[in-house]
Amino acid sequence: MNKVKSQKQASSAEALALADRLHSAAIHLLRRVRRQDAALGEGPARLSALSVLVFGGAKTLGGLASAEQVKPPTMSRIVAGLARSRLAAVTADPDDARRMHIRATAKGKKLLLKGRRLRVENFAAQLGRLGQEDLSKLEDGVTVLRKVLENWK
Amino acid sequence: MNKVKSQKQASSAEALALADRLHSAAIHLLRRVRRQDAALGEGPARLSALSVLVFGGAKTLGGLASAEQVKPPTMSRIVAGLARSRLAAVTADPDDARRMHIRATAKGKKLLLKGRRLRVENFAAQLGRLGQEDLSKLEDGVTVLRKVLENWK
DNA sequence: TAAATTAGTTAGCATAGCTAACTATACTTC
DNA sequence: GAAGTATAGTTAGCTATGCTAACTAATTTA
Repeated sequence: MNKVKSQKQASSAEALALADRLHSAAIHLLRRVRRQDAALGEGPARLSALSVLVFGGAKTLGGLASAEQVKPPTMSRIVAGLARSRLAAVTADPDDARRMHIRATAKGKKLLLKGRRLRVENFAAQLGRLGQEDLSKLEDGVTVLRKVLENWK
Repeated sequence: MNKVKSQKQASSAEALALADRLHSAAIHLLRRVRRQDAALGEGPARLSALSVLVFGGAKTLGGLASAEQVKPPTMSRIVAGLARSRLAAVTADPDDARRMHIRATAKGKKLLLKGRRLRVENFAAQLGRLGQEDLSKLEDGVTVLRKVLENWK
């Protein structure tokens, strides 16, 4: 093995193993969190979309679909569900009748904050058991991950 | 603010924000990865279960359900799908006729390795664009996350 | 104004999660 | 050893979420 030459190659093998572990961890994390979220009466896709609306402001359906990386028909149904539960409100765009404005309602904001509260009592409580050092490592790791996701074309 | 007294309290607030960001990152990561996995012709739940069988050896249905944190009926259907595609083989337990032994077939192992190969060409390629420093941060973060998931009662 | 593009919906399919209720086997207790 | 209990999985039926193909309606472009 050529240690010098493998400088770049090593990252690739490293990246493969890391991708595996990260993928698996993400799957299992979401399965855990889903249980708490179930208490809110809405599924993960709706809560995620609602979160975009609450923290990112009003969006069109297409904008929301692209922010959430799903296809328009999928987002169409998610929005319909949010609207039915009065968590989001849909209004027409005055300039372009094809477009819709989707925004979180007060009820939607409230529900999302309740979800955060529930989550802190569960998932975040697990994190709270970590030492400062581990917490920092996790912080740094998430920051890197978010950067990767942003730059992913 | 009392810096000393807030040692524990600070982690809680920090943990809430971190939990949010981690949750969101996990959702979006899985949506990205799902696209590559779609090329394999099997969904994420099946691939995840198959991965447990390949890397963890044969399991009973209940063991697999508990490893994957889903209920038995859900795993029952996942295993049925894997068996139908000949990715897993199911045999009876000679000592207890209620139990089943589920193991990955050669085809299943091959598919999983193909999945890894596809993944490295996509997700891991994104990671490969990171510098060594970011890569290490991500490594450390994932290690901490896995520890959290393991200790989650 | 006709054609092309864009925004969103509808229909229909598959996967994946759940609970409730069931079958079949194994274990316990009298 | 028969009766009752516990355990392993399945079946049925619901909801949610993902997709593609094909559609309607509105806007833009040629």
